Amino acid sequence: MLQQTQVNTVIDYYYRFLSKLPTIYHLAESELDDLLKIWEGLGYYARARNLRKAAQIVVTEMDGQVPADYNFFRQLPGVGDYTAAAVQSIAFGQPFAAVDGNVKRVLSRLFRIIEPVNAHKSQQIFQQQADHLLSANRPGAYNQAMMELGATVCRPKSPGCTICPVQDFCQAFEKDEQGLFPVRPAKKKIPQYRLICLVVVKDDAALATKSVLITRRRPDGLLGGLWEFPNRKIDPETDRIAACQQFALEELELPRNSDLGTPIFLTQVKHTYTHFRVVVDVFLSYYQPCLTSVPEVLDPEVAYSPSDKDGLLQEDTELKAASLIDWCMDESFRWVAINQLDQFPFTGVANKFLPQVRQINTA
DNA sequence: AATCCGGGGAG
DNA sequence: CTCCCAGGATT
Repeated sequence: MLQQTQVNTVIDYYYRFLSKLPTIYHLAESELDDLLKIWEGLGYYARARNLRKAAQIVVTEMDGQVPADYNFFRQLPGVGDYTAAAVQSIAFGQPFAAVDGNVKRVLSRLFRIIEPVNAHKSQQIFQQQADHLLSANRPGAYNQAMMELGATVCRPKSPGCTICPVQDFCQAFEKDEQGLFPVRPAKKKIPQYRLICLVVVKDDAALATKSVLITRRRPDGLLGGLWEFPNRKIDPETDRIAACQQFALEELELPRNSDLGTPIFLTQVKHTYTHFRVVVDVFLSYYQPCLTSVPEVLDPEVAYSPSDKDGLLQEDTELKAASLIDWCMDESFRWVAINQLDQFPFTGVANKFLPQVRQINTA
């Protein structure tokens, strides 16, 4: 959880995680959906998938015992140099120096390291310096002290050099060059995309509630395994209502003689990811199955038209059943009662307008 | 070696 | 707005 995520952000997730999955056996036997629900909103969901996979390996191949061996532990999915060093030193007292973003910032100032902190080449330079400083007696305490120093004193901006315990050893402070370190490579501008998103609503008399159509994202890639509402990337110039109708026709493969009402604009949501930004226009559409007529059965090979090849929010979609009715059998699409939406792990974008979807039930 | 992968807190 | 976080996997 702590990978690329600040401690204060993690704490609530961490305790909730431990209460829901108290042991490595619970984690290994958990449903991915349940784990993702715990992880929902924390980001970098591959961490959750890897952690679960690692737990399964430890349980099935190591009798449930986390290996107190760096090289063995390092092999587990989601465990890199930093995590291996941190866990082995803190949990098992093994002499490995953990090098994270905080440590690299501290080292870059202590030794005026010119190499960009995130360059691949510079990694071993920082690692060597950290190895050199490592306390053989208390490696866990050393690692945590270095990270804590970076987080609380040797901060990215306005470092607290006047109260720094290693001020006398700091080459950057000696030359009053704290602001010049660490050196970071120039960052690039991120592109912006336009999406349309369709909330398809169906009256469910049997449930005495309305249901909406949600889809599960592919297990790998961006936001892997999370649920969302059907969406696609569009050209910013195109009419969004028409785009919605075309989207429904091409990818929801609605039965021709069923009635999907005209999309109604619900809201606009903006969201920024690591390397791109999206503006999502969300539309509401009422689906009324025409029970007296038989939906056309379309050949999926013919009817399916691949779209969004750029692999944006909805990445390369697999072949889908020909009709929206058949979709109910497809586990990547589900009709869900509105009052049960909170049981599913959703993307950040979906969560931004989920309250408005819930209000549909009372409208 | 470069890119992908989230979301939020701080300034 | 910008910056960056107790990084790792993939290509």
